[in-house]
Amino acid sequence: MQAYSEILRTMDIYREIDRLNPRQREAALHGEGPLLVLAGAGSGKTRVITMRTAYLIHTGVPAGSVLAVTFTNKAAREMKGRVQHMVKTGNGSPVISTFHSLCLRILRREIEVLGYRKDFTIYDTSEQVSLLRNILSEIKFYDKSFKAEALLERISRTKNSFASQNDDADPIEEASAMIYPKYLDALKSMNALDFDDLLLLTLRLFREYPEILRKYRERFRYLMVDEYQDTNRVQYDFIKLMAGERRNLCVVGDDDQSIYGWRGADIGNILDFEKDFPGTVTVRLEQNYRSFGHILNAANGVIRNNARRMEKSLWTEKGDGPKVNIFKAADTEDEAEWIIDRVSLIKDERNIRFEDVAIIYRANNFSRPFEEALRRKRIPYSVVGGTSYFERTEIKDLAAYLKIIANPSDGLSLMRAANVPKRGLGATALGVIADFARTNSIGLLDAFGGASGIPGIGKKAAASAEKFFDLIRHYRQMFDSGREMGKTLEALINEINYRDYVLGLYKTPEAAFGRMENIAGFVESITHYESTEQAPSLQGFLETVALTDLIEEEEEKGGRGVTLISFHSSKGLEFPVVFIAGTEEDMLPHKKSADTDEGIEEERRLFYVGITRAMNELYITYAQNRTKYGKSEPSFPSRFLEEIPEEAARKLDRFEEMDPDQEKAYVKKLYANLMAKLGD
DNA sequence: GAATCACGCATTTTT
DNA sequence: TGCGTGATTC
Repeated sequence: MQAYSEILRTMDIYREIDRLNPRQREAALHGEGPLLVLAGAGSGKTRVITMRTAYLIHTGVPAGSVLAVTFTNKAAREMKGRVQHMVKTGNGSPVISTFHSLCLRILRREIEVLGYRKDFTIYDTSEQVSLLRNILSEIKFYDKSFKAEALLERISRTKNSFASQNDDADPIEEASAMIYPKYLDALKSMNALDFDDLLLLTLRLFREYPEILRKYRERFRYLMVDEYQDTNRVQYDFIKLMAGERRNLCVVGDDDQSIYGWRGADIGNILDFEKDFPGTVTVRLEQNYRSFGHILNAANGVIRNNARRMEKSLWTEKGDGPKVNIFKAADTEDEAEWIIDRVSLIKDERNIRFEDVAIIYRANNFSRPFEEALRRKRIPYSVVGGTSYFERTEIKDLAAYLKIIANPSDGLSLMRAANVPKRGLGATALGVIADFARTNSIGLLDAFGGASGIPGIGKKAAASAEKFFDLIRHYRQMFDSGREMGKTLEALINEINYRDYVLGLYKTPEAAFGRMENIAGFVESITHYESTEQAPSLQGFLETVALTDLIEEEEEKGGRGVTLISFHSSKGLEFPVVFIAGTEEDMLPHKKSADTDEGIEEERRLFYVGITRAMNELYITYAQNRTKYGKSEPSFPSRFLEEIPEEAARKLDRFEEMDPDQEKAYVKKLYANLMAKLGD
């Protein structure tokens, strides 16, 4: 029985390999040594990585010695799903993981040699910001021209690129040089790591402890890295170390889609790969399975103008298809209305769903005119992106409790939890406790425990602090011993009257409804976690919270209607019909990126990414006047528009180039819309 | 501690 | 223009 299914799988593999195109096959069958797969947009790269993994294992490589690293959970999930189909599980399975969770796993095992405890906490961006704010106010850094976010960006860049701290006399630079060490100390003392630390400390571990590095090199003999063009300096060093002498390293990526330079991604990593790893086999995946020819010609024509890139050119067997449509709108509203009219027109004519349509723009605040127009026409839509989701106060509050329970050194979470709900511990009392803890070098939580012995603290506050200490200690035991984390969390929520507290924050119970849902959702997610994990732990749950977006799944399911999305967020997605809006100078290229050639080239890549999202139809629009900050100003077509080959595009006017039937339908539609508007 | 106001700022965001 | 922040006020 088992043998039979194995034969089937074997056949599956060969059948699948047979279905690859020659380039894909070359990549999938590559054995030892460095391999660079330059995977153009829509060229089936995930298929290739999956096939290569399956094939390696098929040829006798132990599954567990294959490591594939991605940037996003989504990519890892997808790859896992596909590999599971191809590979017999049981003899271990390949490790497919994001950079961050891989490093986290390593650090959980090894971090003690670096002077951290294993129960370290992970701070997300908002916690990093709070920490920085605390530091700023502590050292009485009253220059309000320094925003914590700006500092954080600088600090993160320093961490990720090993940039030296004070090259120039830029004021942010100076502030950063001053605050950076304090920030590092604070993290360390709280036994906490930020996102960057996960990678950085793993790298340090490998550098300083060769025997640990050796262990992981032995463990992972075949490495694959997805989206290699997005790696930063730290990730590059990490990969290089892991690959070691063996150099069984396969990197997959597309330099033309490198759009995260501003976050530290170094396009040089992929451009110099062949130099860094002599003997590299380079495979170009240029056949595109997504778009029609004219769309690809437009994309090729644009990206050709970049100097720093690996030569390649997308092609298809699908035929030319319709030309790329370029439309000049009068102003911001006109653009939005024209696009939305077009959406309903196309929907009726082509029998497509709203889900098949995306509107892509440079900056998130561009979604607004489209949202308004869509609402007017009662067309369903969903906006992708924006960072606001992460900031759900209720989840942060409850997570702070869990964090201080899991890691008693986590002073930041302690301070947050101590105040929510209010329990008579104001800024003064907390300050006194914190000072006391610091001067006597005892833990902050312990200082809470002995609050009544602290000079200068009120009786009530002291009692409250000690009660809080007991609460944390109690739940630490509960979470430690008990299996039932969901119930324990529920008990905690009840004990601190958290729901009442949140209810009290809003005028009406209706207004608080969403908040209640968040709380319920959080409890549900911990329950779900403990029921799916083999060895659930509070720490493990907190990792999930930190490293994966809890909302991800509902969002994917809930995302209905027309998609409104930024260029950046659109990478990796595809839509039958794509509108690219606001193709104007100062927006694309954005004026803040237009000073340098590097900046311009990254903007051009953005445009390229946008164009290559389209499968069947692509519309590119620009407006002659754009409303910015309430004022309408003349706007000019983007320089990138001229780079689209003339044969691949056509200029579209409202009625021109439509056949009479279409025009009739269009007018009918306009009429219907007018009626709908009157009906409002 | 809550409500109010004035001010400044406004690109992109995988973990 | 419109939002979030920080200061001011009761």
